[in-house]
Amino acid sequence: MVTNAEIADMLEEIATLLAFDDANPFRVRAYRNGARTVRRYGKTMASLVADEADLTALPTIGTDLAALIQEAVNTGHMRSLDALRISAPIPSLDLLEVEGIGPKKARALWQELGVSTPEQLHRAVLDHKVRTVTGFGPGSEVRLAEVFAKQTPLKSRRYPLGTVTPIADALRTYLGTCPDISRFEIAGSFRRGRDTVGDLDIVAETHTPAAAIDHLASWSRVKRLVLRGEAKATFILDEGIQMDLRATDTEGWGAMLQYFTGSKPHSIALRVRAKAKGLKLNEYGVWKGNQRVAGATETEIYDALGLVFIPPELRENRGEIELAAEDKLPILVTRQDLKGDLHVIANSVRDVGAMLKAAHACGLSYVAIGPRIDAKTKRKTVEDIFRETDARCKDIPGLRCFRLVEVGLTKQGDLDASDTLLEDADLIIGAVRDGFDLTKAEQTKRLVQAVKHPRLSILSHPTGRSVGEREPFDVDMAKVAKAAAQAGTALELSADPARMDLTDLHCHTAQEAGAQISVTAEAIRPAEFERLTLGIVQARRGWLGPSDVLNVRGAADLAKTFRTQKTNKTAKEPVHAGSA
DNA sequence: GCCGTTTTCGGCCCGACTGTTTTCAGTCG
Ligand SMILES: Nc1nc2c(ncn2[C@H]2C[C@H](O)[C@@H](COP(=O)(O)OP(=O)(O)OP(=O)(O)O)O2)c(=O)[nH]1
Ligand SMILES: [Mg+2]
Ligand SMILES: [Mg+2]
Repeated sequence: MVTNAEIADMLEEIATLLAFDDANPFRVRAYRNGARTVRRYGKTMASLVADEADLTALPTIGTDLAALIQEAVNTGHMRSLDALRISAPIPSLDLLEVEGIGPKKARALWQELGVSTPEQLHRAVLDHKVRTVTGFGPGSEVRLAEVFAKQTPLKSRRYPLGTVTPIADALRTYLGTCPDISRFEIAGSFRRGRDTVGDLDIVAETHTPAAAIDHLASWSRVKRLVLRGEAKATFILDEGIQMDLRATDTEGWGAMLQYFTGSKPHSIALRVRAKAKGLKLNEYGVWKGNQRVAGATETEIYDALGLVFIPPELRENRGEIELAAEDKLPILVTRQDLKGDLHVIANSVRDVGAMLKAAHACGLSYVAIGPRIDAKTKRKTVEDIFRETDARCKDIPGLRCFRLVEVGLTKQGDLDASDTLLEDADLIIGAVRDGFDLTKAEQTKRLVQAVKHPRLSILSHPTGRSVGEREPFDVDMAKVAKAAAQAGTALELSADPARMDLTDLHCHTAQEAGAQISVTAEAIRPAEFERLTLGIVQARRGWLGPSDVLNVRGAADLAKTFRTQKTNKTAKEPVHAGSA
């Protein structure tokens, strides 16, 4: 079955190949926009086609793209893409991944040097052959030599938030020491809360842009200065991550922050809207003629366009602008709304005390804490952890503790543990730990079965994601979420930066199906409660409000839910545990 | 190729930096 990502890749490739033919650039963009829509759509194109849904109802999809999507779903490929590949002026698109190489230069390199891969280009640079090629010269050859010598990342390279956050923290500390910079913000996809980022985009307020750029250039972690001008600079950090800087004055701070936060489609939509109002929006402000009518704050910018402030997490041009015009944006959940964390790991009695203290110190008023269990786990281990939990919890006034066990799932969707280990738990979390390669139908059946289990309170890692290693597997999330909503089982969003599932998109799907989401740090060490904020940001990207999140509710309320599941449901339905 | 708070045709966001350019194309944010 062809996935949305695969269809998006095909449309993207058509766009790239059309760009070589000097096609109408707006036509190229139409394919890119279509690719983006398909990639970030909550339902699969395959399911839409199966339901005979009207694909042209999707934004940026018209009759042509709809036909291509349909063809891809039905046949697995697009004939017009195959044709474009055959007639393509270059044999490979790999060169386009090199910084500074676009369609024109890639074509010239192939036609005049027979170079079509980054490795061949590197060789040609070392042999000083590139300077003779049309559009190149001695200067650009030196630049390319630098690109290869300093191992500049490929353009499509992205980094998990977990690897970027420590760098961002160090950067904030460093920028804080700069006398020339009075205010700064990390913008771009980082500020929008994406779980992977392509680079770090910095807005810095300064009277002296050159001094600010100098200061950043002399940061110990800067490996290479890619470019610098009067208004901006680009650097490569030691880790290979790119960092873009835009300097601004106080009057234009809000406009620059809006521009650099994006997203690009969001900004383009704002600019179109400005135009329709007889205004112009750029990174310096909102303009009426040559008069600046807004610029100092983002709120001012949005207001000038007839919009209420839009939280960065929503700025993806997915309907937020239309809602902002009506002042009908959803109220999003915040970190302060969270009253507890329902998935705290303690695999031995030693861990319990410190974890409870840390949770309490983070302002949480309850936790569910306990071990991850499997076939080897002894009953005594679980009992000891529960006893320790009860004892330690009494010492912390204002903290309530639920006894938790996390169990794996069988491929059929039963709990993969013996009943005796589960007996004393207040709540049971079922975690998808394996079976990642099941077909979509099998996986959907498995998870629907799991959420219906009378003793299961939360389904953890519902898409098996491992950031940078394993993409979320294909599953009919709408169906799983609907079953979860009916059964009163929550789906989990783990803020472990290595996991980050549910994704923002799946959160939205789950919300629409009426399911509750449990946002957890999935902490196994005391310091890890801090990452709850990452989970909240992702939940906000999924448009979740306080009422969508399970652990916004109070402990007493939840205790009832858990107990109900334990008594009533087990009384009515057989327990499926231990049938692996 | 897509689309409509003037539009079903004629637009489509706007600007910075670099190198080779002899007036601006290419690439990128
Ligand atoms: N108006 C406008 N703004 C752009 C354009 N390209 C980029 N930007 C703005 C919006 C982006 O969010 C911001 C930073 O650019 P990036 O390429 O770093 O993108 P972003 O951070 O959104 O995603 P990333 O994770 O870095 O790939 O600059 C453009 O073509 N037009
Ligand atoms: Mg970025
Ligand atoms: Mg950037």
